[in-house]
Amino acid sequence: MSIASKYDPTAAESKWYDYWMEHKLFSSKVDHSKEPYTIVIPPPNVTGVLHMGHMLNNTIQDVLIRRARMQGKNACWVPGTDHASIATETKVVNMLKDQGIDKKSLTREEFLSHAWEWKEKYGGIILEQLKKLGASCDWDRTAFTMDPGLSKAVIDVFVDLHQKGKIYRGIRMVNWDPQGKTALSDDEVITKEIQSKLFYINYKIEGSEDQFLTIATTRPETIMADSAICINPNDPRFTHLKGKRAIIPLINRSVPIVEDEYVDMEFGTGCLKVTPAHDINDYELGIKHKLEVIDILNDDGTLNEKAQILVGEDRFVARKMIAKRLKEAEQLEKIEEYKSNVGHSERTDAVIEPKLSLQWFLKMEDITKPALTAVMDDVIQLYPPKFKNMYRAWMENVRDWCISRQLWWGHQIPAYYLPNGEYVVAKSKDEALILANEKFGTNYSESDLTQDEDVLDTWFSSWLWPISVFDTEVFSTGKQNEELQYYYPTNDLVTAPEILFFWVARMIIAGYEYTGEKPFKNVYLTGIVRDKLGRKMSKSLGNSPDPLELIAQYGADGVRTGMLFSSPAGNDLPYDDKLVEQGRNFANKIWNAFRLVKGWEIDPKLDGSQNESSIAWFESRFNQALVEINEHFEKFRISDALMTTYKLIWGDFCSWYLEMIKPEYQHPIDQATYDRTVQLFEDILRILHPFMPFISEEIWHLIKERSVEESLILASWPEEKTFNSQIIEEAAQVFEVVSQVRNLRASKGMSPKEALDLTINAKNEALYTRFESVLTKLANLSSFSFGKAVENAMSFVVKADECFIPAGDTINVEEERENISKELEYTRGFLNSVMKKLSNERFVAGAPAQVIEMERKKQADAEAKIKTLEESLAKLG
RNA sequence: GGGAGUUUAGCUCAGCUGGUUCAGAGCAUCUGCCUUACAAGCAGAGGGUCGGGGGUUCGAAUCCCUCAACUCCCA
Repeated sequence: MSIASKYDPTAAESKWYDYWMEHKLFSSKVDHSKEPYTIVIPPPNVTGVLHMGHMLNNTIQDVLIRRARMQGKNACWVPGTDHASIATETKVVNMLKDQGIDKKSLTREEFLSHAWEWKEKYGGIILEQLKKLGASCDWDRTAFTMDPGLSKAVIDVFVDLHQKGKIYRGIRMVNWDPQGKTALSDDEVITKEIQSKLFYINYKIEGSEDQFLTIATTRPETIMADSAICINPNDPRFTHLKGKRAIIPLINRSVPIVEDEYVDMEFGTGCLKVTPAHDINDYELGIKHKLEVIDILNDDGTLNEKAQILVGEDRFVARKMIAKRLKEAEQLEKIEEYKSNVGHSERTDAVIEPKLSLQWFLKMEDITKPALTAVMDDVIQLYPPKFKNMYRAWMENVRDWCISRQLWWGHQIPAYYLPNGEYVVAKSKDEALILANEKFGTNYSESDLTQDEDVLDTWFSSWLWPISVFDTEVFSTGKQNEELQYYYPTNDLVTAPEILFFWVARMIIAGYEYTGEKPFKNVYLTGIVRDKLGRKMSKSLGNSPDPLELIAQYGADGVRTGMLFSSPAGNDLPYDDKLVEQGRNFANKIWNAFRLVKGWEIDPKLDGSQNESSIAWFESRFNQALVEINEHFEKFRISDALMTTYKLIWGDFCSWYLEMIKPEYQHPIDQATYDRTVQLFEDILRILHPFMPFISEEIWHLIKERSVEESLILASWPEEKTFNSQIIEEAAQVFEVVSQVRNLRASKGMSPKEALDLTINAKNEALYTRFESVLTKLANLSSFSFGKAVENAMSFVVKADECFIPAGDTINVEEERENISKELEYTRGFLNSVMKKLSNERFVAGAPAQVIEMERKKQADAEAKIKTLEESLAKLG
């Protein structure tokens, strides 16, 4: 059989993914004889496309789930998508706009039918993409946050929390997106530094003709909404203004001058205009000083009648015009360039307008308490733990959650308004009608009820995700079904730190509220994938590679490992094509190791005893590495687990082990060595599988024909066996001799093909004897012997063993002497520092016995080495 | 303005409660090799006052103080 020297992932990847799917190997069913291991996917936006962040995130989840599956657990990875109300609605609105349809011209039902159509068309794309990555989700469980069951759960929860008195309606200053015409949570607002202008405006002091005060503002168009001027009571410049009133320019309305230490005396002129309707800080000042609230803006950002002037103009147009009019009225002192931080809508990029509006809120104060405790007490572990502090800070200062959104796509709020101005909250219109008539003793009919137009915040459905994917009834019945009892709490959650608060924290809250249990044990927070310049990868910057193209080019295995090479938990991943290239090369390396082994002919008559120590060494090395790998996994150090695996395979297995046992070209190998090598290869494939599922499964089946049940995906994770660390150390010493011989050749410009004689003055000859055949082969020796000294030879020292290679005529005595002298000098210096420590009484008294013992050993080793070196030097004459 | 974090080789990062193999890994770089598993490779080599300064200690990359730079979160 001839096998290509370059591994081609394309065919193997689709073949094995189909195979796993066809035989339902990702499927998980309740099975009480097995320990469940559960991950729920952070549901990507239903109409989203795969980006690099998803790739990293889902690779980690797949690694965890595949390893758990191999450990014999009932591994269940639940996939699904999020309806993502704002993002999806924006996309649908834009799509309709492209078709010449204005959302405003549609009824809610018409719009929603367009939205569903869109969802059906594009909704599955991202999940299909995940399959290309190798994600071993139980696809039969695919859920969507607007599935009937999950939607019912959302409504049940709203009604329940309302009944518990935790949901209320209130006027609040919200972040208003005048373009999307919706309120946004603080987290959906992106602050950008904007070059803007600071306008210095003169306000007349009431009752005087020539006295002015000057305020500095970036928003002159809001002066018509001013309800006061505020000064700092400690500001000596303005004592004369206390108790007076000022006149708003252009509209000539009089407002009080109030005092508050909130005013920064350093900023602007030290006078602040107070506009409670259009600034959050001013709003709070307004409450404190009982000021009038004058809202001069319409929902779309244009000025209304209360502005008195420029009615109907857009806020930004109005800004320019006001400035112009102020100038004409000679009340504009000056304009300065100014950099300010302005909130923008994450979705529409419109400048956020602080706006007072009637919204639905969830009281957070009590409901968050168990969620805070759980993380603080490590009932739920965050990886890396540094996020605990952030979590606490947020949970302790949490504000009530504004859960209403002025959108259509999502779960419509189950509140029904009545003709008498009251409202009721109920799971359906029928129930609402009964409730209303009971409550108010009325006799309304269905047509009298109007449901709230708004929908719920997307997170108000996804906070139920770890529960609702298993059980949609528990929210109303309080009784957990079998699935929920078995799979919940889930084990690990893998997500981005940016949604720690609006998703992770809220899932914990909902978990305790509705199951009395945590939703997951561990939260692994990935980093943000950035480009080489450190910028976040984003569509708008166009700096993100297309994940599917990457997979096509480097293979899913290559991309998976590439992403994991450099992404410890919580650290950003500076993406570079070099990484996936390294991943691809790794796959190719493994492929070629397989080609080598597969190509060997077996001669049953051959004796393989010379390979026994090599096999014993690698077995020990493997188990040593396995312990490390398991430890890394337990601590969620996925990159480290991969790196240990990588080095074990590339370095120990390929560079050393295979070279050690490799028969000469076109010579056969003995049966015993071959069999053990194949077994070792299989062990390697097992630990490789979570990282590189495709190539490992491919080779697994090429090694020999296997049934479905014998597939690698279902194979067992290797058991940790005790290992012999002595043989590992001894081999390391032999390897060091090999390296030194190679180094000597290289530095003397000799060909690697030139065989050399080696004599070692060894303290422990058995060590070398054990690996003699290896030493001879890898260092390319023509002879190997033990002996005290060799005349006219080049030498080097490994540990305290001196090694000699006769140099014939080529020896350069001067050079040799210099080399040895250098090493001697260094070793003497080293010994000196050790002696210094040991002769320090306080060190000997203070340090633990173990440390002192170690220093003594260093001393002995150094002394032996110095002796050897001195002898060699003497021999050179 | 408040809070958190980071700073170790050219790059990305390990270094747990101060003391072995403590200055490491991978990548990149340099040198020599197309040695029939692999040039997507092999062999070898170089490279860091552990951000600056001060302190605690017999001993500090590790603990404390201070300064600096960067990042993030909240306002």
